[in-house]
Amino acid sequence: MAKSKSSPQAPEGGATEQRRLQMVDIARLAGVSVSTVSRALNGSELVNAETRQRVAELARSLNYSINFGARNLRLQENKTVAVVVPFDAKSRQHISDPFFLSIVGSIADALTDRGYDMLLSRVDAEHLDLASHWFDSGKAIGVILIGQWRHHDQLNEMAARKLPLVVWGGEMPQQLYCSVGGDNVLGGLLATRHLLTLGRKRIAFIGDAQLPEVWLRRQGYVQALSEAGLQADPALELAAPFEPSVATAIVRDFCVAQRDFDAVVCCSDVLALLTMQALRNVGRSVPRDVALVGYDDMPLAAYCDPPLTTVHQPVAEAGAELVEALLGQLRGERAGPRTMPVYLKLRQSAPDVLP
Amino acid sequence: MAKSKSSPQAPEGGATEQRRLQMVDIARLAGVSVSTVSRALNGSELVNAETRQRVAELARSLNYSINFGARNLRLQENKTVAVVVPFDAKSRQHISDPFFLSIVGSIADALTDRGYDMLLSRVDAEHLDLASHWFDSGKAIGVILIGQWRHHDQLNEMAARKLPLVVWGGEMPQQLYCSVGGDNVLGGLLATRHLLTLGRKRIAFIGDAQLPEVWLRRQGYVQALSEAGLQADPALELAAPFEPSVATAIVRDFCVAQRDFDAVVCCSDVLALLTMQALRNVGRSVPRDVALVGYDDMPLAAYCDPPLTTVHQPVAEAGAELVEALLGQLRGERAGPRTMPVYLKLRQSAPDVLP
DNA sequence: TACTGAATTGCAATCGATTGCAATGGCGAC
DNA sequence: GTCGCCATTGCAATCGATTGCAATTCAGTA
Repeated sequence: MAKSKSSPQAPEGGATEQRRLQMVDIARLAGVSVSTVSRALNGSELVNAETRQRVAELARSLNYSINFGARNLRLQENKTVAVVVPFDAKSRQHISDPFFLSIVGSIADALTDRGYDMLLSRVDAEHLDLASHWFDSGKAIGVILIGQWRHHDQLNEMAARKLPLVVWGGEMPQQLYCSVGGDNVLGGLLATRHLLTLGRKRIAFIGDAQLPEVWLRRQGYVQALSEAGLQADPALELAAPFEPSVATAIVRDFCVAQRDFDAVVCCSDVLALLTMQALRNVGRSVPRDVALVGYDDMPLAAYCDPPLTTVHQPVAEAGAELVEALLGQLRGERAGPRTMPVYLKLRQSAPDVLP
Repeated sequence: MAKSKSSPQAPEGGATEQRRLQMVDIARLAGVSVSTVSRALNGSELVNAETRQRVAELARSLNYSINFGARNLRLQENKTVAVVVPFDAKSRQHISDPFFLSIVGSIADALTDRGYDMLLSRVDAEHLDLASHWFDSGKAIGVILIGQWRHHDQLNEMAARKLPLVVWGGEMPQQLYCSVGGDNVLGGLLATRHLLTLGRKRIAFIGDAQLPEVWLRRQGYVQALSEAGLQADPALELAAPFEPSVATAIVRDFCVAQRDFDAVVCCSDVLALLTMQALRNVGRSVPRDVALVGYDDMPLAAYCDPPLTTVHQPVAEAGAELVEALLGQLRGERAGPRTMPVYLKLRQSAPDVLP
């Protein structure tokens, strides 16, 4: 304790340690009370217009900025939202899929636009419920979670505890929490239908169907197949995670062992790139031998060779949608899950007409 | 005002609005004073071991978690670091380069490991000095800025104002602030030397030399050329920004207009991908007609066709290094700029031996 | 001159924690 | 029996802001 408060406007010779300017300093310099400064800076009608002006100018000239910690404590108010990205603790891999990072960027934009701050952190994908910590400790007014991963149950529990929560992901049966996501069934459907119209019949599906989003995409896949009178062949389904360092070997082995397919639906653009490379390694050409559709439509999808036909996800809009859903919840609205449209972006890996 | 504080352990029939549990509640339930609860939860030796245990268990069973706002206010302490990503306000493009997003992820890891929180935000690349807001307002104890962009001067000013600041980027002459970055001169040197050993003599350089990092890489480029008795040809230098949406047309036009080169050094992997595509479009093959080296070594570099030879940047270590530099500064250490090693990752776009 | 009311301004309580210091109570020693 | 010491515990001030209410000033009016 007993820290010597050197007056900040007259920094002493020795220590240059600058105590941050506070209201009491402005008050002293302006010759008024702290109350008046507070009111002046908040534009209250209660203070004389001339005084208000003078205080405001003094504060600006001194580069004063308010202590938000104190303000929030007093006002019981907080404009911080926690954005939590799950990571795989077992493989000790951090999320590197550009899609998740893009979503984070999009949320950052949306929050900034609305005057909120964003607290970014990660959480073990097996313990999504730890994300509630940010709310419990008062550091954030709500939580946005990127992806459902394998723990739908934990998310339901969190929602039941009345944690303000929005999750990027698909809408599942028996879901208590608010999710926002692309239309995954439609995405799987569009991708698969397109490959079918190209005349392909043996269509592989790459992605971990334990994840809700992938599970939904697979439904679209199955539906498209059945529309064409076909059945899903388990031998053509590959459970590969999104993480490239883990998926690489899995995809490579699959392409070596399994050659009885002429098209692939991949559940991310990164998986699609991996698959293209694996196919090249076994001497199969895209799209001639194998037509290929990715998912997400990341910028890189346009710049690989051949450019990727892929399901476009509304990343730019996603941030705003997630944030609105959370703020709506905080206003007391009962926000149901939201599903956003997706469309197929045609490029060369599965072109409109085969060459 | 005058909000009726319903006691939280006995939620009333009507509103389920749960007031957050606070120390005074624990105190009442445990039959002790708030002071004792505070000390108990902080493991102070001053409270009876049995009391301490009882209070701790009560708090845990009630799922109490402390209000950090109040705690920080009292302790004058804050464990939040602002991470700021500049964006281009003119083109209204947000940062989408995977490299910057990876760095953010890496910093998030490093901060979490050390028990710090991360406030993520963006700032107009023309007004980097606005990033000081996070410190001035007390929301963060320091700022990590991703990239220097064109405003070395603003950064110097910020450092002069004693803002705790660390910047990812290159070390420039007359630099007052603390930077952490890869060895850009070495990177440019290694990339160019390698292309020279392949026998290439007309080596293009793609990247915006107004950016300090690119400027340094260009120095390495020039140095390697002069080692080989060559001079940089301005006609082979292309000032392309990192943002793919802007760079695409620039690179395409260059590859159409300029055919008198047999190798390229690109200042990011994304630029390298763009360049590969532009070269394909004009019928030139990589690496046969044009050997190509990228920069960053993002995961996607390994999965394109041909896989990218590129300068590996130490992303995983970068986060820890940036955070340590900032914390060091806060401890009062005079931290100079740090330069981290880079190396050339050989792949097929500029292989060890030409096929 | 005394009173009324409006316009300003300041005092002091408050937000939820931490902590120096005082108060309490039990115990052994003289 | 009294004193003093130690182990616990609680009181109250504090962090930097906000705001209800009281206090002050001053002009206008009776």
